[in-house]
Amino acid sequence: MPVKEWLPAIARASAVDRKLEAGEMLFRLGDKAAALYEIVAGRVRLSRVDRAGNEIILYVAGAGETIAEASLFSATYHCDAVASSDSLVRGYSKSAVLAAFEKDPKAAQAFGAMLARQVMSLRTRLEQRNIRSARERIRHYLAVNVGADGRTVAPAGTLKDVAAELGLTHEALYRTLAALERAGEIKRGAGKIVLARRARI
Amino acid sequence: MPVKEWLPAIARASAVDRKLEAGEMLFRLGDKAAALYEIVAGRVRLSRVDRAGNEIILYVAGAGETIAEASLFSATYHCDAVASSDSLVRGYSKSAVLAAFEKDPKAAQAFGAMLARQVMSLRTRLEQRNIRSARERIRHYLAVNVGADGRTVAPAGTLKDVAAELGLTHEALYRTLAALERAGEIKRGAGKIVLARRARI
DNA sequence: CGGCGTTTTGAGAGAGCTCAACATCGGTGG
DNA sequence: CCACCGATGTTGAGCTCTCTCAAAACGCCG
Repeated sequence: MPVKEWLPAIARASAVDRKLEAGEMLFRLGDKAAALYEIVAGRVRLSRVDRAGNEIILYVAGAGETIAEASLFSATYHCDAVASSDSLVRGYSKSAVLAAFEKDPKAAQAFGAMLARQVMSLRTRLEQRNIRSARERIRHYLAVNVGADGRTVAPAGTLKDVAAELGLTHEALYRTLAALERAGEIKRGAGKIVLARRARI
Repeated sequence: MPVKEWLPAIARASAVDRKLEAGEMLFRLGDKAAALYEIVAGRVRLSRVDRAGNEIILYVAGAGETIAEASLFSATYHCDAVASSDSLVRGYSKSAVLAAFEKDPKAAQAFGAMLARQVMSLRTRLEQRNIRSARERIRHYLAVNVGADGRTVAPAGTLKDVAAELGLTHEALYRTLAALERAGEIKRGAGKIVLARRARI
């Protein structure tokens, strides 16, 4: 959900871009929460360090994602943010965002709607991971992500990205897609997968 | 996150309890979105039916969870909700909730904060599922869920519930916990797990 | 053309799942 | 008070499936 769709222009005007080299820290646990960030390019991981000194990864955000939304409601950050690769992030000042929400309740509502949709989507992805079989997991993914025609799935990135989202190795995904195609369940085209119309089980 | 902590009393006054028998529908895709629901007891699954007639499960909500938050921002429901077991749900009228938010911006903010925290928590659980090894997954779970003392983990439900949250069979969880205890990494007590203080890797 | 990332297929091993049996605990009722 | 019952907790053994490691074809871009 692009920032543009839920954050009013007046708050987007506060945007500050920042380049991060791999390993560079964006913010630390305990720092004053000053902004939320959109990952423009690269990857940023959110983590905490346990008392034994191990880094516990809470999430790895990729391009297009937003992190530290909760910082709007907290005085300090609750984890570290470190660039996992060379990255470009765009920070939106917390005060500017909150001011925009105060001035324009519609904007606050759009923010709430974005979060609610994200909760839904994350819950679905979590449910997907409860499916152990690669074949069933992929079927679930296809069923959830069909387009308006109910038969075509057009993944955003590469199949490797899809494999990562599914929590499968890319080999397992390729193999299983090939098997599904052999079985006549799907057909594959350039950057898309078309489901065959037929019931199962 | 209990409803009480983010929904003002005036909106909670609109609550309507409803008993559902296993298999009974709470709402259907396309129905007018009239309320969001708290699961008081039992389990309710959110699902969609694909054109082949298969039920695609989007999420299974248990006691204490809230569903259909996004219905606040939508005219209709976007999936079906069916009781998976005999259940008790509490519906909060959408109009009452929205009215409360309009009257009291603090309440709207609390709602946003709750959603943002939930996104965080779901992202972490998703990240956890990227860890394939049962042992490492459990270590991650323990590290993320330590209490204030940094050493004690007190799961809410049974170990079977923990296994479900971790996406492991309960056998795998029992075995691995036993192995961790043998290895001296943890100690187990009544309803709690205590981490030994020591670095690893 | 050369290099890099994606896509694809192969073979083998290991980890967790499945099925099974049993122990334990809390509650229920005779 | 004890027997019974269901759910949780625990351990064993085998097997399947995915992961891992490897190699190669393919497509794209400089």
